[in-house]
Amino acid sequence: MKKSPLKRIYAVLFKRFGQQHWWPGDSPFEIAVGAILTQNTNWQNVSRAIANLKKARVLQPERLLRLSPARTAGLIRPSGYFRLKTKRLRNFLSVLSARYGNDPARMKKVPLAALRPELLSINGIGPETADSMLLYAFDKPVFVVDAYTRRILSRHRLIPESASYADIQAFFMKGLCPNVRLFNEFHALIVRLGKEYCLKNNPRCGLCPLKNEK
DNA sequence: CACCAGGCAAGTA
DNA sequence: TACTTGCATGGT
Repeated sequence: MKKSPLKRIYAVLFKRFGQQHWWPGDSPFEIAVGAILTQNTNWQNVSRAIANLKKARVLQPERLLRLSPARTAGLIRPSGYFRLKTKRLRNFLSVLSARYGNDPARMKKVPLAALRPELLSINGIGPETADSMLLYAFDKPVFVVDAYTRRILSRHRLIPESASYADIQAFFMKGLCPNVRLFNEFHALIVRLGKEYCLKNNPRCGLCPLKNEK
């Protein structure tokens, strides 16, 4: 019995890059904040913004909500789109405050089937941001799909170009056991591959280690 | 100088 | 439904 293409890709990536220790962040709250700040943005810039929040001692739900939007914007400036992301952060913080008493641990207790729609209902939180929070901050078994994932699957002709976010997510979740650790590592490895080889959207980028996978 | 990075929502047709 | 555009910094 042959291994599925996904399991073979995972094996190749893991052998090549090893454990990624994701998500970089010290707490579920920091991870949730990072998920918003990293939207279409290099992680290096995001880590600067997070460092600013830590240095100002406002990387806590209640303090961040209390901080004026202008102050928040100033601190997260390096992450880009800083006015927009200030609003998005505050939209998330408002829900965390109003419904969970500013306690991420209480939000974590909500079942996946209820929490995902709730996160998606927040303006500024789309499918990738919601799923990143669900998987990496709240330990829910959802597969995170990003631009790298789409590129890699499409170049290996495992999905059509037109596949939607939901299509790609379903492709992974039907082909793999719903395991938080596996989903965590798999997505992190995909990003690692993308960062190292898929820069500049080069169609002949380093998919070489996976060439025989199609 | 140009192009890119771990998206999303709002506007248009 | 299927495009298009605005949002913004810092690295290459």
